[in-house]
This record gives sequence, C-alpha cells and structure tokens, in this order.
Amino acid sequence: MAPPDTRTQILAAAERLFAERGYRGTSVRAITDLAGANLAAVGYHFGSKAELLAAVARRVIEPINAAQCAGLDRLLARTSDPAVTELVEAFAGPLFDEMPAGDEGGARTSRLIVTILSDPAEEVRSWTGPAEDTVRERYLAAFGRALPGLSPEELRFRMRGILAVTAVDRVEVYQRRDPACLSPVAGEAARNWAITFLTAAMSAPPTGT
Amino acid sequence: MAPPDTRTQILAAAERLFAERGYRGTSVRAITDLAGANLAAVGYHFGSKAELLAAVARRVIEPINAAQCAGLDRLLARTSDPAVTELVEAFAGPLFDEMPAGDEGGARTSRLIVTILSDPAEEVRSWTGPAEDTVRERYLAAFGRALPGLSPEELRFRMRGILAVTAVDRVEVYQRRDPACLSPVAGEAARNWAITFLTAAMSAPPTGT
DNA sequence: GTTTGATTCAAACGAACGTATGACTGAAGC
DNA sequence: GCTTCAGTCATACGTTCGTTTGAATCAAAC
Repeated sequence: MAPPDTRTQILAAAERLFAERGYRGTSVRAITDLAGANLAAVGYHFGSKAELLAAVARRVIEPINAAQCAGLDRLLARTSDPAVTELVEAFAGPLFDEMPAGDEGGARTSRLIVTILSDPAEEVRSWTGPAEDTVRERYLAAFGRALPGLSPEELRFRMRGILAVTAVDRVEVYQRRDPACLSPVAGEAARNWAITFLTAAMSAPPTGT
Repeated sequence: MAPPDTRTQILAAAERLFAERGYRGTSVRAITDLAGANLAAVGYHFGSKAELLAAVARRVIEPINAAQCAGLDRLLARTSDPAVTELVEAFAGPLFDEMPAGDEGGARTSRLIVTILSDPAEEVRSWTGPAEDTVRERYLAAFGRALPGLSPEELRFRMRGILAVTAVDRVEVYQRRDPACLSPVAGEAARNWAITFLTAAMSAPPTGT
C-alpha cells in the first residue's frame, strides 16, 4: 500500500483534531505534527487554516448529503407520498451510516459536525455549498405533503429537531468516551431509538394557536 | 441607580461575548473593554478566564435548574404520576422562560448554553455542580414511571433529545439574527411547538429490538 | 493624620498562534 | 546535462493571547 500523500494525511489529522478540540482549539502545528508533515504544508496545500476546515467539512458532509438525496429519490420512485417514518429514516439514517471508517461508530464525525455548526465564528460555518440547502428543501416539501395542516414555520422547526436529536445525542456519547457507548451494537440501537423518537415527534398533530 | 460594580459588569460582558463568539473566540481584553474595566480585573475578581466562564455559567444555569426543580415539585404535590405532557412542559419550559432580561427572547442565553456544552475543551465544561445531575435524575425517574416498558437506556436517549431540541432550535434562530424570529410572539410559538414535538416524541412506544 | 485593606491601573511577560519566505529536494521533460 | 516545477523544509515575522506585577487610588478604621 502506497503511503498516503501529505495532503490526505493533513485532511485526516485535521478531521480528527477539529472534532476532538474544536476549530480554535486546534493549532496548525498540532495538525501537521499528527500528520507527520511540515508546518508550511497547510499553507501550501490549502491556503489557510480556514480553507483547510472547509475542505475537511466538505469531505465529511458530502457523502451524507448524497445518501440523503439518494434515499429520497428511492422513496419518490416508489410513491409520490412517502410515509413520515420512511422520510425520517431516509433523512436521519445517513447521519448514522455515512461515517468514514476508523471513526468510533460515527460519533467522532458527529462531533465534528456539531463543532462546526455550533461555532459562532462566521469563517467556521462558511464552508457550506448550495447542495445542503437543496436537500433540505426537498425533504421539507416531502414532509409537507406527508403532514398537511402543519404550518411551514412549524414544519421547519420540526426538521431542525431531527438534526438536533441525531447530532447532539452522538456528541454526548462521544464526549463521555464510554467505550460501551461506541460499540456498533450501541450505535445501531441509537439509530433505531432516534427513528422511533423522531417519527413520533414529526407525526404529532399541529400545535393549536 | 448606583452603577453596578466592576465584578457584575464583567460578568454581564462575558456572558454576552461568550455567547456571541464562544469561549475561545473571546479574549479577556474584549470582555474588560466592553465592561469598561481594566484588563487585570478579571484576574483579580475571578482568578482566570476559565473561572470567569464558570461563574457566568453558574449564573445562567442556576435559575433554570431551580425552575425545573420547582416545576417537578409542583407536579408531584398534585399527583404521584404526572402525565408526559406535564413533565415535558415542566422540564423544557424553563429553558424558554428563565432567561435574564436584555436577552433577545432568551436566544442569546441558549446560545451560551450550547456554546458551553458543545465545546470540546474540558475546562469549558467543568463548571457543573451536582445540582444539574440531581434534577435530571429526578425527571428521569418521573418519566420512567410515566413511560413503563421503556428501557433506562432508551429513556436517557429521549431525555437528551429534549435538551437537544430546545437548545439547538433557539441557537439557529439566534445565529440567523432574523429580528422576526426574536420577537416574543415567535418565542412563544417556538415554546409551544417544542412541547408538542417533544410530548409526542417522549410518548412513542418503546423501540422493538 | 495615619494606617489598612480592597480595588484599579498601566505596563510588561513569555508563550502560542497563523502565515510568509526562501532555500532545498528529486523526479520528469527536453 | 540542464531546466522545470511541484513539493517539502527550517526558520522567522508580527500579532494576540492569558497572566502577572508593582505602583497608584481611595474610603473606612483607628
């Protein structure tokens, strides 16, 4: 096996350290040390620390987005009005499944996503492209058809809830570093719990004024 | 009105800046500048930046915890087995209500809480005392009685979901800085949406193996 | 009037940070 | 053999950071 090139090793090291220590808590020196690369390599390959984060984020998010998109396509090919459970599974499932290898049950990647999304700095959240919004809008429309009577605002609220539950759960698991929580069987259980929880939540009747 | 003392002004400035820029994104100099105090005042009154954060966190969390505790007491004084809706409202309600004045509909405080809870650094999360755990355990027991048949693990998962939904929703609102989302009426709507969403989610039947 | 103790102040410390620079390396192209 | 060029390297620059220091300030106690 050929040794991975410097660029890839920096990406892997940055992905890990950003997840473990956050963006600001990770120095470029720590990344290059872990990657076995020279300090200047980050500037050479990515331009700056912020652009490195954007590259890391894209690499992590893209397969999740693609899986969410494909899942919705699959549902819509079968019926024009998928059930709420199916939509929840297609949307939330990839947040559990599409995690790179070597990741402790995907928890580290979830940690990274939350770290990025919750960082107040603009530069940290500016990696996003139009693809994420497109997928979310498509699910929004599908949920809207499955849940008539729900106002668009309340529907948006509930979709945020899906992201919140899936992301935060796994982050807490990761922070506690309890090995039992990181086993594949525990991850599978959390996946099923989340789908149960979220399907019931999404299916709730509209809130009366 | 007597001008507030330096210590209080530093606490207020730190609360605001930690929420807006995160812990690492906020320098002690920025805090003392906003507070109109000298740089060394933080060291004098709090010892260090980390201890200042702990003081800020305690000031924000304590009223929420007290309200959660009081709400549960009120329910248990009436009946030994409160309904799921009542428990959800008593637990999640204070996360919307117990916000200090001057806070944009409580969103800034929620932002601060998420900033603290999601920061990977140990020092940022080490402010917590035994009170938070006590309240959570009490609610856990009450939910367990209201939802027999749910395994303790799945119940814990669902309680994390409550925190996730309430916190993350308001953070996104705050980050977007849409003034319409910060109005009291929008905050009231979000509160009701959350209770509907979470009551249905908590009431879901246990996940089959 | 003097002492005391709490508080505020300007200034400086050393460390760590992101980034830039210019020399070096080694294989590919001619 | 010489050139080219992407990549790597040690090193340094300027800035910002949290913290510390020791003098100045000031009201209260004596």
